[in-house]
Amino acid sequence: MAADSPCLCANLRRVTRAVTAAYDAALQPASLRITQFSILRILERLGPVGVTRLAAEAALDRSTMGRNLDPLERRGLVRLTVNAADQRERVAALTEAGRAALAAALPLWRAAQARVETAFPPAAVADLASRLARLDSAQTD
Amino acid sequence: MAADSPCLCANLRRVTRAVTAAYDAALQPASLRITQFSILRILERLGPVGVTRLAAEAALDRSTMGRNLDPLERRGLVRLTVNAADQRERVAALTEAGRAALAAALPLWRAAQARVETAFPPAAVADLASRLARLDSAQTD
DNA sequence: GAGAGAAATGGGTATATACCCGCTTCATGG
DNA sequence: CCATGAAGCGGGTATATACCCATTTCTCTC
Repeated sequence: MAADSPCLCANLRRVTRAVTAAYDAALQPASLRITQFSILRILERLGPVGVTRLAAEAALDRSTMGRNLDPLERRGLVRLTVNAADQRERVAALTEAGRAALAAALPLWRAAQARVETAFPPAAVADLASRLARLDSAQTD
Repeated sequence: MAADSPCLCANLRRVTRAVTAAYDAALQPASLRITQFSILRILERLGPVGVTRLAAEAALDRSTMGRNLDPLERRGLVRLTVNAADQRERVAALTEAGRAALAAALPLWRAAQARVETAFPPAAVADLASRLARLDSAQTD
């Protein structure tokens, strides 16, 4: 019997840890992590939005998104308010400080992106992302 | 100016979350997560080994590995003992229960691996992993 | 053999992630 | 208008991850 192939998941996790560390290091002058930067970017794109929608947009669990918003709110980069028209919903929105942090981080992010792209072909990663749907159908089988 | 390309890191993290969830779900009957399974596998391969070496093998931070061993030790799958020849070192070793858990999980892992490989070409992921060294040199630049 | 420095680790802190459960609030059928 | 169910959310719990700092132990040099 052939040896088991190396664990695809372990490989992927290892790569992701390294890449995350590279982006986090690059963003450190802006006091942001790549996860936080990503959330701010989604907020910039969508405008004020409920936590559930925000989580769906990031493909994160709702409760994860709720918790990830905590440090951003604490630092005043995001404001969370109750939707007057539907008191169940908490709406997240960029503050001015949030926009400023995003602007400060953008060149740092671009540099990290460029550097990482020299090691990992962006097309290869984009291709993996495009196959996510396929994974879902395999799971439902 | 062209629109910024999608964040390579965000894409990678998203894929990794989904793949991790798939493996975790598959391993659930064995009450193991893919991270824990991976550690047990390394221990099986290396035999008793210090935490620092174990962390290096998994490309994890030392303190992360120390904490990841906690649930495994609590469940009796791994035993941690002080190295008599060097009292600084704590040696991690598979227990019989650990070997049994690994054996029970192996077919579940194989099934997950096979399923995920239908969505993500293993060669593509292996290729990413093989480029990790290149990322390191880019960082040191 | 004693002191300087290195190595192994743990603990504190912070974030990231997801599950389940329960609470509040809304919408809808009768 | 009220009961029922659905939707949005927070909190509890557990794991995963990494940084920094302190402590213990070892090693090596003089």
